Amino acid sequence: MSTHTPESGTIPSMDSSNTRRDATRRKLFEAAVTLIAEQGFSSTTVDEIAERAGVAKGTVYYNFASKNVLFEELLRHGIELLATSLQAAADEVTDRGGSRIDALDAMIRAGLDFISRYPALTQLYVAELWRTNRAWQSTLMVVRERAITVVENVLREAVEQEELSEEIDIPLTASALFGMVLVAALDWQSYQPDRSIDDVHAALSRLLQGRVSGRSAEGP
Amino acid sequence: MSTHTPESGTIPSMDSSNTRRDATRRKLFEAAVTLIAEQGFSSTTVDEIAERAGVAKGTVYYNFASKNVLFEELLRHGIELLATSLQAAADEVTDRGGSRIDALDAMIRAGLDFISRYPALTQLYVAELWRTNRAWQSTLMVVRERAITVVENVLREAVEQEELSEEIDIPLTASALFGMVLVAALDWQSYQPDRSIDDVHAALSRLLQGRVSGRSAEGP
DNA sequence: TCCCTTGCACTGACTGGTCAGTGCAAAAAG
DNA sequence: CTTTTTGCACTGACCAGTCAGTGCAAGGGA
Repeated sequence: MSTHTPESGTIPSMDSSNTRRDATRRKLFEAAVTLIAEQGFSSTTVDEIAERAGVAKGTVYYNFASKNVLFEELLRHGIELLATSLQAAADEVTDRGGSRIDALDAMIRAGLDFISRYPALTQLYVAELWRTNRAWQSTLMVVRERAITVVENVLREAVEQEELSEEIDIPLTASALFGMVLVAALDWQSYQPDRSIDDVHAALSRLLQGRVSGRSAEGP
Repeated sequence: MSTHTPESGTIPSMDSSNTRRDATRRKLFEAAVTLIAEQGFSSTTVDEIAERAGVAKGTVYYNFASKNVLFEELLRHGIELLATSLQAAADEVTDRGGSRIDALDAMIRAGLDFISRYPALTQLYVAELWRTNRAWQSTLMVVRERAITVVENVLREAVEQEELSEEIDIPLTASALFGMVLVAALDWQSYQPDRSIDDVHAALSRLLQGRVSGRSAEGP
């Protein structure tokens, strides 16, 4: 059991000392993440963010140096959460002797959990992650690295344990897995929100485990 | 052999009567697609687009009713190209008696080709496709539908031909495949642009065909 | 041959509005 | 008393969209 509390379900708490200031910052994060996910960074105004957070505009600038800085901190904060959650899922499986393949499967589940819990945050990453020439480009590089590395590590261990062929291309496979879960989950949220997470997870597992092509399940 | 000419390699020609006006519109598309991919829609100004296209601002409004309309036409134009190219790849394989699995593989290749030829266009779709509350939402729904349907059809035929398990979830698998190719390709372009397309294609094929997990090649 | 007209495509200065960020005095909170 | 928040007026840069006017090629009349 981890120590983090889910709070309101929109954006999680920080390392969370309980000062008044932190509460304000959290409210601002919550407001910003949904607005920016919907409208994009540039068409979201600071006045809107302040209003949705129930705070005066001056307060935004008392807490963050600029709109850009607010956004960067949001990005960093969010990715830390995802990486931690993926890592925890993988560790939990391997610690009790599960295979690396099982760990991968657990990470897929953790990814789906994350996306369904913080859809706005996810949309926001997708929208920004492959852009170039933006102020927070370098922040995003770090952020991406942090998440992908977790997946790559498990893949690498799996190859070492001979659970996976040593022919696989680790970085590329990690990206592909990431994309598979990401896009499937976003489509799920946008177009079939009624389906259960187990359902979606099962479909992705099947695809990954190669039970899709070849009808191999019918063999003896 | 199709009749379309690749033009400059940034954005393809339309059905293209060769009037002066069409040439201008094409220049504007080219300029807009790269700028918007880099900076996003809202932070790209009409002045920038005009300048990069080498025309006056008024010309933009002579050719398009508004900045929004310019963008919508860009989206529609681009997706038509992708859908056509995927369909052509699939047809080409099945017409000469290849399996549906081979057709899927050909579509992956076509997807990679497309993304490497029009990276800016691709970035732009990714950034906008899962946003809500935007002016061109309905356009995007249509656009998405158009591309995903092509993949779903091949999957459905594959199930009918008993090349794929009837247990698979067709819409979700289509999304997942789409995402796999998309994210892998974007990462390839952004972070390892030197790798050959064959290399990337091979890695994705391996993942899809289930040759990744289980080391099945070693079995007795 | 020259001049005038017509209409299409394009031009770029200008307008009206928007928005990030500031400054400050006074009120809450702790 | 210090830290944080409020409310609000203000500035200056920036930007979508407008519009009166230019350039130019084709036609037609004399």
